[in-house]
Amino acid sequence: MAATLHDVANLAGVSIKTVSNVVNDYPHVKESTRTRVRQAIEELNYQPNLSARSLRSGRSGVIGLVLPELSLSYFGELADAVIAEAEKHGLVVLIEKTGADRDREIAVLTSPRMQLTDGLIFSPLGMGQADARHFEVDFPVVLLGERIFGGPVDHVTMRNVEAAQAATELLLKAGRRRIALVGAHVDEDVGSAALRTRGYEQALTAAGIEVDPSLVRYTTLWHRSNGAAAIRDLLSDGVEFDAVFGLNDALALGSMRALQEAGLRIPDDVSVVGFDDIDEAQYTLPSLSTINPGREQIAALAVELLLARIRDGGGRPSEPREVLVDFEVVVRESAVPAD
Amino acid sequence: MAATLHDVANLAGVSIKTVSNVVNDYPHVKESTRTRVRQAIEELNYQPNLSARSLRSGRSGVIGLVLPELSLSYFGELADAVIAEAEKHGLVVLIEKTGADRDREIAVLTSPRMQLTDGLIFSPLGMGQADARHFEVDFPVVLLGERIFGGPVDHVTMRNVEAAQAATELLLKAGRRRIALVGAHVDEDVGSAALRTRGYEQALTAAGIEVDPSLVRYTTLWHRSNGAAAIRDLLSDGVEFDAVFGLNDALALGSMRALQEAGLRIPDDVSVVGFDDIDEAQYTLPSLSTINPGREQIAALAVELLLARIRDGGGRPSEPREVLVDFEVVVRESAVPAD
DNA sequence: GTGAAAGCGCTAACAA
DNA sequence: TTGTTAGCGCTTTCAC
Repeated sequence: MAATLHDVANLAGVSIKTVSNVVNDYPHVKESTRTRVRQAIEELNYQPNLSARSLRSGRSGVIGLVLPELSLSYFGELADAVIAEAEKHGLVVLIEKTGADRDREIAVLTSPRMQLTDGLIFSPLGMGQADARHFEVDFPVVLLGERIFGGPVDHVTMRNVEAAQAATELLLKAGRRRIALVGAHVDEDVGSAALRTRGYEQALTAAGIEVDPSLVRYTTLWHRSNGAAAIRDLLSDGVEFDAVFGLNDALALGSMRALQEAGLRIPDDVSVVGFDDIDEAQYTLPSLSTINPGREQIAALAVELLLARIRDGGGRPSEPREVLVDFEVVVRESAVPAD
Repeated sequence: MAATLHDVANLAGVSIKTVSNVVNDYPHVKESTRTRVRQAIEELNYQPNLSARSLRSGRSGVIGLVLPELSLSYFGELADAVIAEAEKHGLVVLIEKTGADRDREIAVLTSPRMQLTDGLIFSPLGMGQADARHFEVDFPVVLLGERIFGGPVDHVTMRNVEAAQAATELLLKAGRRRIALVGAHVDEDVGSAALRTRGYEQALTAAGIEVDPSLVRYTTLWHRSNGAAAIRDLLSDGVEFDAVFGLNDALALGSMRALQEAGLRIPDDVSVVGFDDIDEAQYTLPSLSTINPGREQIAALAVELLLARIRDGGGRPSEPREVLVDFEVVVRESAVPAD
């Protein structure tokens, strides 16, 4: 059986409280007592029982990370970043996946499954602006993504509009004028799709180009297959185009595949830009020009904000914070400025 | 403040034990009492405190999953499968990543960080056969992968040798004779690399082809970049070859990129086969022929075995089980049988 | 600087 | 069928 505080106290000939003080690095302990206790801990290979500590203190040292799906590269890489960041703070990460399903996302917020976390980093893909009230919960939450703004919790998000605008401008600088957009969503005014579409439109408008609806292709999901299908449709519709902006890298990569199948050369015939800068984007042929949306920074900020909320637990919560992260245009082979 | 068993008991006018019985679906409770308690639970929005339950019962309902890295597609997809499987059993998953570092892998087994898990599913990439003793711990562990055999814990693994043999045979059936192997490891006799290399050799030998050492290329990591680099070396060494077997899909995909850069056509000039069947393999150009190693089944078995060990907690542990999972050859465009 | 004792919310003997 | 009670191992007042 594992040793308890009591055992250590007995062996060291002190009270249980003193041991607790040593374990928690309490300052007011005589040096000689401290070493004696340390020895006893060593000897018994004592390890604090986290359940007991958590019951007593109300903290578990576990944070929850709620994501659509780990096998989507973007989220896999985000999870890695969050775990690494959490570890720096001595926290451990419990991951729940929702499959981008709104009901499941809401369920996570109310179910007892995440009870033993001290707080949640939450990346919804099914919930929308109208669901903001679901975040009025009595534990700390940091919201990620661009589906809900002005909610009652801290929010870390990327500069979608500006970044999409920059991506589109890269294609314009490559001398392209007929830029297809792959991955738009019907009737949405929030969410990555809507914001990035807005950036695309702004860039075109600023360049004096009218947005041609036949170039805007809609997909429900953002997987490779959807990108490939969108391009096949575009081609079979006989729409002329000289560039593709995929609203994420998977769409862009799927698009590349379909373009190449059709015998089109990238970037000679068609330039392609993606969004996310997943690892894979470096190793395709041609390599994919894309937007690095600041994933690492998002993870770091999310953990820090959450930790701050957890620490302040007691007091009246301060205003929710909205934090924007810097992005970067990554120029590779699939789209290069003409100059 | 959250409601406790006491509050519910008071409201329902019963004892705390009765409430506990209802919450835990204990059979011997009068129907009328049960409904009364249910109402009280509803009214107070009572949710059991998991820390307390865990302290008392010794179970947390959390299982740990220890992986090298979530951003490697194979592990991202494995994590998804484990989480889905765990959920079926009402369990939640805590993920720790080791970065394939031996010391960190060993640390996870001893540190208190995973204390509040009921058991671990462990996928090492740094530890080797000699580290088997580190698994002699007093909590349930299910080992994944092919680095440690005959250890003191249950083990779920794929048929690496047979699957690699089948992959190589696919290339032979495509009429290839000069098959390059990408991703071998120096001086290893366990681990995916060694086992898959053995399958490759067996297939060649069975076909009466001698293994040409100049066709066997070594890489430390199994990322896309390593595959690409290996092929560039192969080409600059002037070694003739008509097929590539990448020991995982990332290597195969990186290889494809380098081959295409060099103006070689796939599968016309060079056939390529990978291993893992990650999602991406369907959407590259050409799509990648590969081995599906039974990831879903591995996840399901791992969770089941772990759960069984957790349940038997008390008794003397039975012999560790070694479970092999079925694989499947997935023929796509990059390598097709000649007939 | 150290000790005694209460109790976090729950489960599980045992009693009734 | 239901109630009483004793802790699980820890943190935390409050004394000393």
